[in-house]
Amino acid sequence: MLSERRLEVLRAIVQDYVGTEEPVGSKALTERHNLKVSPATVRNDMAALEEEGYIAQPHTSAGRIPTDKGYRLFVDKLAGVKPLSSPERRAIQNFLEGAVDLDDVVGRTVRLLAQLTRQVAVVQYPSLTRSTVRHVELLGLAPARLMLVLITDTGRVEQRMIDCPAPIGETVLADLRARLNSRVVGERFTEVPSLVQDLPEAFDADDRGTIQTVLATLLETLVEETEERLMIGGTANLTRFGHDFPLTIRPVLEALEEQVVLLKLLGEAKDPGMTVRIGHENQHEGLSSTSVVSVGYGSGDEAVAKLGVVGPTRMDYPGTMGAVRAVARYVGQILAES
Amino acid sequence: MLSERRLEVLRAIVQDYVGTEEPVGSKALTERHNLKVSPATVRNDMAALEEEGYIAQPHTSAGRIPTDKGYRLFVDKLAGVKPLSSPERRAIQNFLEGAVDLDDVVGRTVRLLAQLTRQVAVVQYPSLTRSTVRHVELLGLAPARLMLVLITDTGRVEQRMIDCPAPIGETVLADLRARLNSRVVGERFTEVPSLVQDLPEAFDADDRGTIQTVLATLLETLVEETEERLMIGGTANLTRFGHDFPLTIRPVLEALEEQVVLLKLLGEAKDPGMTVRIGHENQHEGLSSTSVVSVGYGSGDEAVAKLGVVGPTRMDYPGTMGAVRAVARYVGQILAES
DNA sequence: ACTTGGCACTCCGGCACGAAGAGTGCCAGA
DNA sequence: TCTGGCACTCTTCGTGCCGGAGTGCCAAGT
Repeated sequence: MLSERRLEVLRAIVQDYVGTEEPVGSKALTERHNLKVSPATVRNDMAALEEEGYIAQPHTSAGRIPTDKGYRLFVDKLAGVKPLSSPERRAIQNFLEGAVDLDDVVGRTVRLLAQLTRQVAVVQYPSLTRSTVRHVELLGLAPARLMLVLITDTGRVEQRMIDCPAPIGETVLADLRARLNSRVVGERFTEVPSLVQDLPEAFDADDRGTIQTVLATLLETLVEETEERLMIGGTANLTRFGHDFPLTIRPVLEALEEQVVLLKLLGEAKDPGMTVRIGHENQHEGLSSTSVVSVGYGSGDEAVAKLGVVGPTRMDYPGTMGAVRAVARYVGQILAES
Repeated sequence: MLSERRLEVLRAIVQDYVGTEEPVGSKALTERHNLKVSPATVRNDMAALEEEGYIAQPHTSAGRIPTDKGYRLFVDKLAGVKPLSSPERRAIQNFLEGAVDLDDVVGRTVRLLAQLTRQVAVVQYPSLTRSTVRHVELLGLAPARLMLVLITDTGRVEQRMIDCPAPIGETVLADLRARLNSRVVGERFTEVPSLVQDLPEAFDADDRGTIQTVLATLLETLVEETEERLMIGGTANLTRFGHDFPLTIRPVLEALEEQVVLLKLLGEAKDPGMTVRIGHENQHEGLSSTSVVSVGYGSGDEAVAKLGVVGPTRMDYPGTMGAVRAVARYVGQILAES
């Protein structure tokens, strides 16, 4: 077990390194933080911390830098979440309240988060797995051609064209529309399949083929919509990554272009609260020198999607976590209002 | 006027510099291209070209590199558009044909273009200014709440909620829907306002308020939709920009995040055919060391939107232009089919 | 009037060398 | 267990030097 002071030394190292981006030595530490011990003592502590794998030296006789394990300990035990100042909070709220539709909310959120954290922001569109159906509409565009429109409680609208196997009458269509809505409105997506399963039985055999097609399309839309989309922003902040950085930035940009990777990244974080993935804790190889801070957000009590930032492992964790948490909270509010 | 051989020298310089990224000297030139003159002669030509501002030296007694003006001449007079190989063409077609909807078409196009040119690709969604209305639908969701759905011939669907000043009957709604469609279907967006102007007169005074609201929303949707969206990809290719590049890449990433900038960039190119903007020809400051190759594409004879790539001024113009043109052509075909 | 070879000059890039600085490990003493 | 001191290690700069590549110009050749 590490003594209290050693933890304090680790904290100081992390803080200094985050600030200066340079390996930090024993002397500088005792000066900048008022540890009440001499450099020599700190050196002993550092040796112990290095032994345990919390810090490392880039080369012999250089200062120490935290390892992934060191950051992990820092985040778990040594650092809190730094709350935002109230002007910041007000700015967030004002900025988000100007949004006119869902796309706009997500767009503003991603810009806000990027600006606040000065890192790359990733915002997932509200997922539909937890969403409910607000309305289903069927339109006859032509005798054997329908349009299906699905409206969700998160404000998203999806539409699909349907080519029917046989023409369908207006009255039948109206009947179908009414029955469909009475069954599924207000229900969760996951419930819909079982709720509409026996619907064709209420209709003439002639129309069943068409109705099957319509239902199939509806279910398909629900499934497809669950494949979440996301928006990213603030990639210009990658240039602040490090001095070496063509090599660093490249794989990150590549990873960011692959939505699949990002979705997995956000999705893997099982904790309903905030999750911090540090360096190699990220599965994706290109992100092994980055950390991901993510959190769920939602309109009600449940999270409907996630948002987060991607930055260098050497980041200001308390500040970033504070910003991420605050933004998530306000976005949730905005979504609940609309 | 520059002699034939001097133009040849300029072409050789551009080609070599694009290949090697290093200033090119007289000796190397005579070796790699079989100019039938000695290095000394080439030196004289180079001095003349430099005098005219087509090439420059980074420092005294280094090789020459082309200036923006030099690239301009190269593109205008010295280089053609390099057609793609037929395997490439086939690959493009196959890749694009797999697309299932408009988003997918644009997404695939952007990835394709980025891969083909190894640069940053920008694809504008098909614009609606030239588009026509395929269908307008009105749904009564609640007594005083409607949904307007607009379907365009490019396959885009937009919807808006409408809160009516007064409840509206089903029959009136059906009447409105029918009249609206008979007037605007097949018409261009720009024509719609004048076509629906006198529509309220055909209805009872009680309903006119609501109908005005509906029409206003429709027109608003048309206008808003004309604000084009776009998709970008291949930002990881920015890492191949140059050795210096934190300074180069930063403003480019920033510019790419501002859709407004990009839209202006694409929009400014008035030429219906291919446009090449070289270095400082771009208005935006951050892009002064990049070139933009853009071209319109469309489903029929008319361009409905643009696509292009952003890369270093030192790029393979013939190849890039060939790829951009080919992709635009195939996307046009795909759009026409759907 | 061009073209060519020769020559002197310039400048960048790489390398070795040395000095300075920062940091470490370890040891002996408090 | 902490502290001060000391020797050692490594990186980082700055300097000086050299080779190579390229230029400009001039005088001679076609």
